[in-house]
Amino acid sequence: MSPGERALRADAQRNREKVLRAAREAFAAGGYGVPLDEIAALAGVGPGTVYRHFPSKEALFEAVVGARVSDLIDDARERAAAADPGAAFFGFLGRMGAEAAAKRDLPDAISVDGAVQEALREAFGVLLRRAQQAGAVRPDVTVPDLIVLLKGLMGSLKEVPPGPAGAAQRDRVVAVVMDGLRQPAAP
Amino acid sequence: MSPGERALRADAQRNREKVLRAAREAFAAGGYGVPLDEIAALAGVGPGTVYRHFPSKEALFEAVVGARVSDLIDDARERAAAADPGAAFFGFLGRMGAEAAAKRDLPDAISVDGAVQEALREAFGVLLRRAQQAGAVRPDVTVPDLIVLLKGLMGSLKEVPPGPAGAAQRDRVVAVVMDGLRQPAAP
DNA sequence: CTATTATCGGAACGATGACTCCACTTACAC
DNA sequence: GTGTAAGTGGAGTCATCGTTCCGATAATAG
Repeated sequence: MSPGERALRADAQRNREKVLRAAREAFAAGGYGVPLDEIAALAGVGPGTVYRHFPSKEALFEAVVGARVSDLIDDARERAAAADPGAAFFGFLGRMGAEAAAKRDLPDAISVDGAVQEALREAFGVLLRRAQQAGAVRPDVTVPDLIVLLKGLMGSLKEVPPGPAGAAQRDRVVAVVMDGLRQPAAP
Repeated sequence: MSPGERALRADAQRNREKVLRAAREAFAAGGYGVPLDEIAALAGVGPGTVYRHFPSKEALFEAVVGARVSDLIDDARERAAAADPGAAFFGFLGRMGAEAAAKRDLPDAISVDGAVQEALREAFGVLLRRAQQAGAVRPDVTVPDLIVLLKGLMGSLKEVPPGPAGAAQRDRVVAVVMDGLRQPAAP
């Protein structure tokens, strides 16, 4: 524990975790838009309790989504160490697509600017640069381009219905974007 | 005039057009999200007056955006009649991208389902089928795929800053998606 | 000019949702 | 056990927005 902060009371600790669990679930299912009162109800606490632990809804969102994005970034670093830069880049993109299909909060997470987005941007930078140097990705795209592309792609992926038909459609749409990112053959 | 509807009073007619002009401007600048009161203020009328002419905000939006989409559809039909199906398809896509960059209401218009979306879907269907038969577009994509792709693309294009840097970024992003839609060389 | 009635403006309503306040409860130190 | 301060919950506040209501206004017919 840091010396500046006294330890949390046992029940407070428990509630904090109930809130985080509920928020994780609710944000994943409905994105940033879910009402905070709903999260509180799902956690079995009052809204006031949520605010005792997080100063704002946005802070709660960042706390929830920060963990998920950290995982993604670890994944990106791992892939970056692998042999084939092209496979690393596109593999990571595929992971993001799959993630976005399952959890509705990821697109909103990318849109919020803050430490989260900065970290993701950097992780993408490494992957992209290496893939471009290896000739696997067209050289003109930049990291901001990728962010724009992903924001849009993941935003609309949110609305593809679940089930096998939806999954097939998702795969096609992701494939289109990926192919567009590859080095184009000279016309 | 239809026999069932008596003629509008002169001032009412004038106000109706003021509202439409203001709505066109406001929706284009801010998308569907702009408050109706703001539109009314911009038109120089009260909110009540807006509701005298349109039963709901959504109806007003459809009235405004219907005209724009009609233009797009005419364009699509024209292009469909041209010689080169591939050029027709990608030219239309480019037009939509340019349109979306300038007017923020187009992405919202695609998202609203109704007659507008149906018409656009059909126009796209013709263009897409011909381009696929000509081998200019990969054969696996469907019209719903295109809609998803465009929704996302236009949605994030909304947030690209204006100015030459933004325009260049827009062009790159659109180029990526277009290239992804082309017939891929056999691996 | 006057009566009629469509139209107008904007205050008011109802819903929603983030956030605050405070009387009550309860964990923990002693 | 008891005192006390941390913690709680949920009613209440404030702001936003779509929508409705109605007394005032003014266009039009006769």
